Order: sequence, then C-alpha cells, then structure tokens
Amino acid sequence: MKHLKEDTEHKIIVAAREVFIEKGLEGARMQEIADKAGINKSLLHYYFRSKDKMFDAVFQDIIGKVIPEFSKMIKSEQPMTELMTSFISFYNDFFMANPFLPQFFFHEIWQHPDKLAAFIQSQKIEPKMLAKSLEEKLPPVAGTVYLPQHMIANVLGMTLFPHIARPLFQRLFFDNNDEKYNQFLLERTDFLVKLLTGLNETDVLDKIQAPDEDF
Amino acid sequence: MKHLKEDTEHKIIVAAREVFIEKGLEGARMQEIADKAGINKSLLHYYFRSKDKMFDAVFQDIIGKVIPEFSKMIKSEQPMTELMTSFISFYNDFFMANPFLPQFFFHEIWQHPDKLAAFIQSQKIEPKMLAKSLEEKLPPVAGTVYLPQHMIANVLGMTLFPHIARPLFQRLFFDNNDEKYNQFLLERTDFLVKLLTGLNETDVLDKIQAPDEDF
DNA sequence: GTCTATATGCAGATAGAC
DNA sequence: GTCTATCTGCATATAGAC
Repeated sequence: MKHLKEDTEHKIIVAAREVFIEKGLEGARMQEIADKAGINKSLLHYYFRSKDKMFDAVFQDIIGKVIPEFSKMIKSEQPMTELMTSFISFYNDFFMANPFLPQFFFHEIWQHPDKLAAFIQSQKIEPKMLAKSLEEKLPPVAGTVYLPQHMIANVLGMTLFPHIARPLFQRLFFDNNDEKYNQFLLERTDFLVKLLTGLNETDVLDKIQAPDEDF
Repeated sequence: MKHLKEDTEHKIIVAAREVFIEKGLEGARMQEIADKAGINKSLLHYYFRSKDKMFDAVFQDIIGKVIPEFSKMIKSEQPMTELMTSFISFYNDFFMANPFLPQFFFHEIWQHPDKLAAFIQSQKIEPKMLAKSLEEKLPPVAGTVYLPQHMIANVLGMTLFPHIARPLFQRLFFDNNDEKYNQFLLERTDFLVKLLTGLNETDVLDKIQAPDEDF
C-alpha cells in the first residue's frame, strides 16, 4: 500500500488534535496520542520530530480551516445583517460540533499570540479595514457614535461565551444535561440573529449552510 | 519574629498566584514559584505538601475574592439596570487590573468544572433563582420572549470577551499598544452600560466604587 | 515504516543537617 | 523554618533491529 504513510500521518493528526485540544500542549501526553492513533510512541517522533512541532502542525491544520471561513465571509461584501447572520450561524454550529475548540483557541491566544496574529495577517484579513468599513454602518447607541471594535467584541462575545463557559454554564443552569444545553445553543443562533438584526422572520436561517462537523 | 511563618506563606501564595494564573497548573514550575517568592523549592512542599494542593489553595483564594462580590451584587436586590451597571463596571475594572484572570478561570472551567460549580453552590448563589427573577423583567426581542440564560450569556460575553481575547484583539486593532487598549476597555464600561440600560447619563458610573486592584 | 529497548533530562517530592 | 543534597518517576526523545 503506497498510502500507508499518509494514512498513519493522518491518524496521528486526528488523534493529536483531539488530545491537544482537550489537554493543551503541556497537559497532553505523547503516549495518549499514540494510543489513540493505535500506533507506537516513537512513530510520533518519526513523523513530527518533536512534540512542539507536532503541536504546530495540528494548530496550523485547525486554524487553516476556521480562519479562512471567516475571511471568506468578510470578503463577500454582504450587507451587515447578512454578514452577522452567517457569522453567528456558522460559528455557533461549528463550536457545537467541536466544543473544546474555543478554549483551545484562547489558550493559544495567551500562550502564543504572535503566531496567531501572524497567521491572520497571512490570510490577507485586514482588521483595520474591516473596522473602518463597519464604522459607517453602525447605529448610534444612546445617541452616541461608538467604535466598531465594540460591535465586533459584542458579536464575538455573545457568540462565543456559551461555548467557552459551557462546562460551568451547563451545570448551573441546565442540570449538566447535554441535550438541554445543545437545545439552548441551537435556539441561540436564532435569538442572536434576531437580537442583532432586528429581524422577525424565522426562516432567515434556512439560507445558511451547515458547517462540516468533522472539520 | 513570630510573623516569619505567615510572611513566607504569604509570599508563596502571591508568587504562586502569579505563576499559576499565567502558566496554568501544568505549565507552572515549582522552581519558578520558589524563585519569584525568593525562597527555596523545598519550602513549597513544607507549606503545601504538593503542587496540586498549592494550586488548590491559590485557586480557593482567588475565587474567594471574585465570586462573593458577585453574590453580594445579586443579593442586593437592585433593579436590573443598576445590577448590570455594577456588574459590568466592577468586573471590567477588575480584569483590567488582573489581565490573566479570565483565561485562568476558563482553563479551570474546562479542567475542573465540578470544583468551580461546587464553590458557587457553597456561596448560596442559586443560579436558577437568579434566572427566574430575571425572567419577568426581560423585554422581548423582536417580539419574542426569551430565556434569561440568553441575557446572562450576553452580559457576561460582552463584558468578558475583550479581556479574554486581549492579546489577539490588541494586536489586530490597537497596534498592540497597552495604553490604547486600556483606553478602549475604560470607555467600554460606559458603552456597555448605555447599550444595556439605554441610559443617557454619563455620571451613572461615578456611583460605583472601584475594585481593589491588588485583589 | 514500525517496532522494542534504552537514554536523557527534568520536575516534583523527600531526607536530613542546621 | 530553611537550607543542600538526593531520590524517584515519568515524559520526551533516540538507537537500532526488523
């Protein structure tokens, strides 16, 4: 089989992703990754040389799937309300399917912020341009014009929070019941879209495609 | 000096807090904590037996200062708008003075959710009661009645996000400049209060006391 | 490419002198 | 209480057979 090599490498990436996302770089154990991939520990080094390099590979792989989606959205030049709708809908679904991801990202944001920022720049996303283009479209709050950064922080915060705080929030308000919480998250997409766009139609979400649940 | 023991223990707690908050349980090194406290490594074990127990002590110490404040607020039976104003104002200032704390909390939320939930219960905070008492006071969104959990997630998300995403956000939008970002955070308290309460007065914040910056 | 066996290093923990 | 010296275990990493 000439595909054996690619198969093994792929199995490792999948296993490593799971463990790194759940435990973080320091918390992850090479042995656990090897076990989960069904291969020997030393093979990990054969393919990736070191734990650090393996982590990098996994991380690049992940953000390579999440950031470009974002890039696509903001470059599509949709009107604000549609942009927010796509955004909320996509990421809410995406993080529902990958619950550990948000915390993983924030861990990276704090441990290696430059790496992440560099990647985003490399995607030709121009944060300042984005902010500027939002600036004109924002309604005033209580009669005051405000920074587009506030709006961005609001949308991101409201979208991400229930995911990143999930273990606690689910315990405090939903009897630690997965189905109840997923229900809450599902209805939240609709709620946020309504809250942010002021729309009344419920069918607006049908136009948004569901994300690929296995990345 | 009969105070030597308390002094050392305190020095250790302070040093350990810094390191644990910045690096997390697994990432922290006993040596680094000892160095920062200006004492010997083995003294850490003399006072706390193990790294895990030391972490617990530090963690209890921290949440013992943050959660009760929250408890006090919700038990004060203020009207909603004042409650939100106190909340946003207090935590925005608090996390500005302790930038690593939010990420530290979320790390704990994912690694030891039961511990945190147990502590909150022990503070006689009743999440479901809180939700219920909010329920009646919530205005409908786009004509639809919604769960109080959404409102809670909104306020927490919007308040916390700029802090937990700070390293990235500051790089993307504020030239990685600390002063600019602090300025943004400062003005955000006012902005959020206005956004959430619909108030127009700017002097409403003067009534809120500033948090203790050194815990 | 994949395995077994082994090396290396380091972090947490202990013993014991003072 | 505080130190120096030491132990133990474990995780990453390598050597080398197949």
